[in-house]
Amino acid sequence: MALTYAILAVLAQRPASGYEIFKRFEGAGAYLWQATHQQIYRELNGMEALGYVTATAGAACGQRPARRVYRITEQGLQQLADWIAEPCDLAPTREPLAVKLLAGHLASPQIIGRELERHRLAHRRKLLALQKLADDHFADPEVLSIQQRLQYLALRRAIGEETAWLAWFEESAKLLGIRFSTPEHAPMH
Amino acid sequence: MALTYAILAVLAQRPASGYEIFKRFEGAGAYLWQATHQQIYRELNGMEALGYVTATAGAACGQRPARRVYRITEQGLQQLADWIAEPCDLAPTREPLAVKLLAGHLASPQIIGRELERHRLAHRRKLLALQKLADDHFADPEVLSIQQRLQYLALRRAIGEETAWLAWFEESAKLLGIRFSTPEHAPMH
DNA sequence: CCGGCCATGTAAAGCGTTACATGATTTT
DNA sequence: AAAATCATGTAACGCTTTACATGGCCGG
Repeated sequence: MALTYAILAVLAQRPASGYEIFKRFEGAGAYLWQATHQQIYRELNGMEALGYVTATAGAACGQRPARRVYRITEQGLQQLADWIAEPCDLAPTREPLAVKLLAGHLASPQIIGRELERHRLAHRRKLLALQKLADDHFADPEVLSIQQRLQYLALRRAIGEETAWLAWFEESAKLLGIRFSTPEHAPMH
Repeated sequence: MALTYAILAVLAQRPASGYEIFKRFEGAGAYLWQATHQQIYRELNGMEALGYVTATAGAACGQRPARRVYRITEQGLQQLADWIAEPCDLAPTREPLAVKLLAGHLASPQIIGRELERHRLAHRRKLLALQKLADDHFADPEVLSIQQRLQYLALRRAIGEETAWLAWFEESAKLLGIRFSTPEHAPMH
């Protein structure tokens, strides 16, 4: 059910098309929730039927598939507020990389080392993208409105997550006697 | 597919019954992968059909449902080694709590504060359980075998994750002007 | 004019959750 | 004697992923 609310939370900020929502749930902007466009379009159709959102008919402005802009309704806002108030479980843990380590002796140290390095690079790229988002939108955390502070903290959560990953890669390298080939401040690509 | 390999990784350490595997995928021990017993039994049946594991027929020792102990096969080990060698994607991000913050202005500060506190307690409990595991099994990281080091790092990953959560809760409290009611070193229950 | 991005969808298969079900053993 | 834990499953539903499909627009 939570995809529903992730979409509603985005729409509560401003109206958006399915595609725009998808962009927020993919790549660097996807620090809260990841979803494919198929999921999102399906979910939007379902929520429209339930009356949580309304869509502007795309104003048949050409042969192009009508761009539908979704807007959250009073009912959708209420539904979202109810969900926020209701206690939720912790997100379930599922870490393929840690599973690989658990049985890592079945592969060569080189293979493990390469996989660690790949993930380290991916996490570093993600962290840099997130820090850029923070710099662009929340330069001075002390002067933010309450609403902005909450959004900033959501972003800070993702930054903390990625920072923890990078610290763990350092620890792993030390304990396994690996030296990652990419230096600390190498070019990003 | 990854549940398959999480189970194989456990069976690569030692043979186990479905229930024992379930115990490792639930509660405090579930720091790598979470799954319900239903998933695990289904997966084990599937893997037996594929020849990745064999099961000892439970030796009809009473009326009790035969306890089936699974053992990984050569083929299963090969399959697992292949999966480890093949690069995998980062785990997808899905954080209900951060989504709640994003639209947090729709609820009262009290409700947000309570939910933050609930999660903070849950994460602290989890961290304490993980640290106990680390103390019990990996007291001195420097003298471990390679295989043990890899397993220790899997655990360290989970510890880093929980530590990052707790740091984030502190930051959140400061920025929102909340004081969590539970003191830093309160009893665990 | 080709490749990538915008923009939306359908279909099927696989994975995860919830509910239901059974019955023995161990602990309180 | 009741409750919790051990131990294994079936069934249904819902969410996620992958593959397939279409066509316009824009930059090199």
